[in-house]
Amino acid sequence: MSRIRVATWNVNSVRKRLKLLAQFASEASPDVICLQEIKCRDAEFPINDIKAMGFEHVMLNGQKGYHGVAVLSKWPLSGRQAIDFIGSGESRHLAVQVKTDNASAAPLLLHNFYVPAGGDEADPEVNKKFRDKLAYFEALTLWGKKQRRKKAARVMVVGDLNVAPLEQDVWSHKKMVKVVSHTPVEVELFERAKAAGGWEDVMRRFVPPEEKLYTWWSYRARDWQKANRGRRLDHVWVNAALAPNVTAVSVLRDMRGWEVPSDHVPVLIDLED
DNA sequence: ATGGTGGCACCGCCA
Repeated sequence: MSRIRVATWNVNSVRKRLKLLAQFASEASPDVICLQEIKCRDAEFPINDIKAMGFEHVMLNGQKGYHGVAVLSKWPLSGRQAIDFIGSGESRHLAVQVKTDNASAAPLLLHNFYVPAGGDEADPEVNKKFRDKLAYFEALTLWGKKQRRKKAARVMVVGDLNVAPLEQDVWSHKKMVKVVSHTPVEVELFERAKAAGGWEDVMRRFVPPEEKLYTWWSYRARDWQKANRGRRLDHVWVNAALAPNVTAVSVLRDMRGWEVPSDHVPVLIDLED
């Protein structure tokens, strides 16, 4: 039995964030980091810098300039899988199995997602990006139904899902209800996908839904902290087999104020393995 | 009511 700490973070260019990543790794000591928006091809990934931070095991699903996801780990990784859920050709998913030192524990599977942001116009008729986003959640619903049958494995879904589902996941429900990320149609599909997989929204086990909780603050504010117009776009879902192992979840809000920040901050998940 | 910033592309696209 040992403790394992998993992190999920939309890094908004891994190459621009190397110093911040090193500082984060040193201060929070995650064993596994799921990154989104690495914004580079696999061949451009700064693998040596990452290894120097203590992450010997790296799996990538990169893409030139946009999107791209990666998993960095101190434990060996296997079972790499990268699904193109809507056939867009974009790198938005990467699944791995983490081989910890507890040989008798059920397999630990991580699914790292970067869901399409959806553009500005919340109308699938005129906005293809929004249409793609809705299609992505439809695909996650079908996929979730199959995942639900895998009762033997401990499964975690993490990443930037680009939806703030609850009223307290946005700074103003009233002002945000027509803004992409918090519209009823997105929230409905998000909740349907979550229910289909039988996933628990484990962030909200530790911070009740009545309390504000954000993981993202726009770059476009004069003072992000003062305005505090955040959204909870990053999520951690666990299946029933993994749920009892989760001992803590926390959002590293302070990192939004570090030098050269991402607009997202990491979420940490502590597990008893 | 509008535009505000940031990253990568390569001088527009995406968030």
